Amino acid sequence: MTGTDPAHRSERRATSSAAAAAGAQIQRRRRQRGMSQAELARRTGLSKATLSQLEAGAGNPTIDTLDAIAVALSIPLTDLLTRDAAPETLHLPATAPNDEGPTRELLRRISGGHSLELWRLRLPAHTSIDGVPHAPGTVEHLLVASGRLDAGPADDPRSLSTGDLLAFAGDAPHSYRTGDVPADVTVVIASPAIG
Amino acid sequence: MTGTDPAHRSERRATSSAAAAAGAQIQRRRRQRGMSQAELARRTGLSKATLSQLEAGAGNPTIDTLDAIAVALSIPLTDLLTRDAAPETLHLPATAPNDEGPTRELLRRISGGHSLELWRLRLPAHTSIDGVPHAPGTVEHLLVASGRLDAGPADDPRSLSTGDLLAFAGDAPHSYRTGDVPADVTVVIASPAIG
DNA sequence: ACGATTCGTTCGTTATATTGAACGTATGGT
DNA sequence: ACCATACGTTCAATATAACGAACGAATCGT
Repeated sequence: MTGTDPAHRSERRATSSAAAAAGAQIQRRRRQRGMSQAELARRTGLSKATLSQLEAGAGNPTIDTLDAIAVALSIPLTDLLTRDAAPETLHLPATAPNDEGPTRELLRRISGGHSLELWRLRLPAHTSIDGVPHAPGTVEHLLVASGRLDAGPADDPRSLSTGDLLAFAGDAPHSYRTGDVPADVTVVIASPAIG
Repeated sequence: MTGTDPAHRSERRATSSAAAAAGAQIQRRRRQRGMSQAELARRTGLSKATLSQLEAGAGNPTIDTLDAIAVALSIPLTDLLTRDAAPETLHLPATAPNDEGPTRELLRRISGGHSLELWRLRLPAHTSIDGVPHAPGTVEHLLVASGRLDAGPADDPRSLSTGDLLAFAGDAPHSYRTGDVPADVTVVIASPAIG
């Protein structure tokens, strides 16, 4: 092949961070479902060898390969490219409304690539539900439109009232619990992506 | 990949929907930047031939290839794997609260890479403020925690009340306007992550 | 008008992603 | 104990993604 750039060659051969991250995600999602490599190979039509190498981070899968895996795992293709982050719980109490003039408060800013979901959660009084753990690195934001509730990570729930903001890791078990009053909560779920 | 699928084997030029979508995204983002295929080839270190084929939807790029393109275009990798979200104004009226049991409503999902800002906006009665236009591609989401207001693009404002969701393009002039009652609004601003 | 660039495509070649088969290990059944 | 089955890894062979080069069509000076 005439004048191929050798440096470039070797770069392609090296394990890319994107491929390594995808491999880790594949393994994580597969195990989450109690699925073996062999079984995933059967469902995707890929070979066990390919899956083994990809999960080891030693691959460079094509988009079709990733798509086949995503389909077999019943997840969006982009979820295979999500990367772990280290979110911490943040509780931002409501501020007193200013009597005069409008107020604009920046509650939270997240840089980088994210997919976004907006949910509304309506909880009657004396209700308790568990949140489904999301993709690793997902951060969940609760904005209490009205009412009161205890919510957050299972190991660190917080007491929230109208106007409060709570941000916490959405990839761990978490729950929402109301007492004597119902609650109306806006939930913003941000999943990080590789960029 | 589809080694066990003879139907795909025979059609060598078969284009997977994922690859076709990625190709369309590449072309769109490249042109957005006024960049030629040749220039993108130079920046990525890929060949013009590869890019030409990918944009034609006749390819099956590896994750490294996609990553190189994403870096050159300064966008998150996931942006190349998602179809466009409709940047149209969306007004989702509040639903009636369910008397029995909690309700979980998915209001909106945005795929791809975004930076995120969460704001709380408190508007007294008879107040009018203008929103500063954000970066191109920015989508603004209003969730009315309480009260009423007219808000949205300057050329297409909507009347909102408690519980409503309004999504609209944040890169055009827009405004928030209250009448006889004040309003408490959560604003989620999602900007495409550009390096 | 003309050559000189630059563009995007097409063609054969080369590098490599994926494969099937073989391997060692672990677990289960009899 | 034994054999059978299933798991995940390694390796040579194969299929194919990416390549360099050449092409025709625009565009640009001069």
